[in-house]
Amino acid sequence: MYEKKIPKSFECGMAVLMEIIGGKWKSYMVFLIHKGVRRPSELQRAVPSASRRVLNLQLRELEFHGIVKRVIYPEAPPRVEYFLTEFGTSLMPVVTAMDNWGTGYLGAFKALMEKKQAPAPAAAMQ
Amino acid sequence: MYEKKIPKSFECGMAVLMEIIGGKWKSYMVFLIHKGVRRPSELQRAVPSASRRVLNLQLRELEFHGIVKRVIYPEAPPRVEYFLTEFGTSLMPVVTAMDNWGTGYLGAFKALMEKKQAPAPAAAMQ
DNA sequence: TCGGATAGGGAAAATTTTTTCCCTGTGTCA
DNA sequence: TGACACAGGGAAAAAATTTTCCCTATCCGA
Repeated sequence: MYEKKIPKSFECGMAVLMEIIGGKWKSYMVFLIHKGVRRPSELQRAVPSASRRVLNLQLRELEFHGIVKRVIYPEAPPRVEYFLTEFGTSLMPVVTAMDNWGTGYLGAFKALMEKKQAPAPAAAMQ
Repeated sequence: MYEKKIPKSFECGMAVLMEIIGGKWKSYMVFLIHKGVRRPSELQRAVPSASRRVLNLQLRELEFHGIVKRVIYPEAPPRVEYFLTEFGTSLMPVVTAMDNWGTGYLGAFKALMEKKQAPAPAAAMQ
């Protein structure tokens, strides 16, 4: 993948979880696969802002950790599907809790971001 | 902080949560502060592998998002303490769920990591 | 036969995050 | 007075992650 120069320490579970679903699009893909989006091309269309390359890389990492299973159908135009493993499914409550919390904060968060973007609104108007 | 060139999209709650506690040490600091480790120097001693600089930066971001409150005591040698806000406390169940899941996987995870480190054990022995 | 869909890898560039190094101050203890 | 504790910032380097670009191969339909 890439040889790390700074060794990571995995003393707390957080660090482990982050290693597994901390990638930019990983948790979203776990979501999508759970929802039934299985084929690589479908996933790519579902996350158009992600580069095709990284989706592949991160799917492979999820597979490496046993979160998803990659099934190759020996068909004419090659077909591949990803499925959550039982282990991967055990992640769903966690991922769902994370998403719910984030969604709850979403409104305030966006307001905060806009305030950050426009730091001096007083003089800007009229 | 740093001007991003690639705009982030926060359509799903996951992305929001990641923005807030996705930093390398952020979730751990939320933990520690919740446990009662309050002062910057204490936090730095608790996470010696993190650079002092990043801990400060990430604490400020947590403060910016309203997760922690920074209290400065106007004392002789300056003293600062961080506290979880009520909002920050609402993160605890999520962070705890994340940590628990990761801890449950820890054993298998370490085994996997070691296997990755030593890819060809057969020829190496004797 | 050409174009597009399928699936994917390699290399290098760009971007983002984290670290390292050096700097400011005040106060306490020896 | 010198060393160390406290708290922290700026700049640049290093590290890590993600994107971009180009490549292979097969099959289907026009």
